Amino acid sequence: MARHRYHHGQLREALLAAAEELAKERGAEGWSLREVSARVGVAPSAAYHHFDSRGALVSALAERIQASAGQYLALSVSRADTDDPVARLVAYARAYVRWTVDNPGLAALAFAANRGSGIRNIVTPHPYDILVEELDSLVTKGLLVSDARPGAEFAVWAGVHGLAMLSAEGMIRHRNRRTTDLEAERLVRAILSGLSAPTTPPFNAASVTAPHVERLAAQGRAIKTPAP
Amino acid sequence: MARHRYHHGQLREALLAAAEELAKERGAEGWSLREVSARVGVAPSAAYHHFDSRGALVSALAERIQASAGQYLALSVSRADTDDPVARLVAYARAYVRWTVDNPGLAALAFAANRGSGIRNIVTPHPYDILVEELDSLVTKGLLVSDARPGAEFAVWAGVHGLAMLSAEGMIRHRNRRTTDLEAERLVRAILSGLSAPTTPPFNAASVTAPHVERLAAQGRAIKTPAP
DNA sequence: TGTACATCAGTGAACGCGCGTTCACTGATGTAC
DNA sequence: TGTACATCAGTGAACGCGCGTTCACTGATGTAC
Repeated sequence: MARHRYHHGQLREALLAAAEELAKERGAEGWSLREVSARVGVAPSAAYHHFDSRGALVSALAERIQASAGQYLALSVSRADTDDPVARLVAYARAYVRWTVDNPGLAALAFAANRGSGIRNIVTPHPYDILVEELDSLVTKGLLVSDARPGAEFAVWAGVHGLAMLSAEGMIRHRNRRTTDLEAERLVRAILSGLSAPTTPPFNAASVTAPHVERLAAQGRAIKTPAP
Repeated sequence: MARHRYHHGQLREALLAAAEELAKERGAEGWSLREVSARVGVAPSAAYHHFDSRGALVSALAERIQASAGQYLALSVSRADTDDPVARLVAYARAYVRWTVDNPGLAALAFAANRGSGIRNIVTPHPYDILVEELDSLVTKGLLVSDARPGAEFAVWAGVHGLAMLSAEGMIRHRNRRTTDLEAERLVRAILSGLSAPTTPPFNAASVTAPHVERLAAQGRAIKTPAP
């Protein structure tokens, strides 16, 4: 048994996994570093060989959660039918809402961690980047008029994120997972077609930005350029 | 000076006000009952003549915040031009996003309190109820086809809530308050017209509900009936 | 109007607790020769 | 292959702290007569 060996060997990973469990059970707050180490079967002080402080552990956990959520999103989209590009966005919306509803505690932690600049590295794939890519390809394939493209990512992201949060917190209740999916689809399709409607005012470019893109750029890492 | 009198007289109210200040500064967590009473200038134990526990104070605070947010929303809508009913929904969206961006800490607390059933009484006016009312009047005035009405409140709420949260957390950044307003307007108009689009699947009635409506009914309080 | 007294809403000391963090330590591992 | 030793990754006791909550108390208020 790994926990009986004096040298654990994978303690950093084990601590993060235990912390993730606790965050899943209790949300962003309400658990301690001592509980995390107890769950791993290790002295609380051992954690300090791997993290500077409890805050550093939380930040690392937030990165870990964001990365796994991003991977789940990317995987869900990649599995969608490529013959119908709108279906890929629908898959995105479904996966986003499902993941949030299934992991409200993790979502709360990852979301809260965005606030204080606790997160050092922008995690890829970022939900925003996936969205940008799919919307671009929608224009390329003639399924979204290019006039409606600018700023579309913000509208879709807002809708999907809002549905996810309200559902996860129980402020919107769904009969079952299938109806959750349908609601996500209805919303994303409504927004997509609404963006091209004549009554929808044009997007004011440069008035709205996603800071994580700038931070990515500042780190000199790969940037997905939104359509001009 | 009120704080020097042995009998404060308005301590319950003063504690809630101080707690609201702290929540504004630090968010849902990260402040204590002892800090609240210290800010009021009173012994920590005094709070127990007015609240059963710290949790009870937090619940009362959440109700207070929800009520004031609801009043702000209702006021903003009532000030809008009644000749253009869509303008009332735009005013709703703007106010929702502005309030959340201006009060991210309070929003977090009120939102989190929804989770654990800490809140006893449903506070009126509830953001959902205002939305239902305005959407109904949109149909009445012929500005929304009645086929698109069912479930419209969930789509609009999701969009507005998502924009509000992403903006408040800094995941979407706006150049200034004016561009925030414009973005809220663009989103709500897009959703409204998108709901009537032929590519938008129909709402599956009874598959999605707002639990607060049921709780209101269970309490035998006034219910706003959504359009059938 | 004045006094006796019950009730209310404060005080302040004390409690036990779990927290994050530190420190001197030690057992296990891996490398040099 | 075997031994000496530096380094690494644990231990466990201890720290000071602020927390929520309790309790016996007391000063102020308001009511009865």
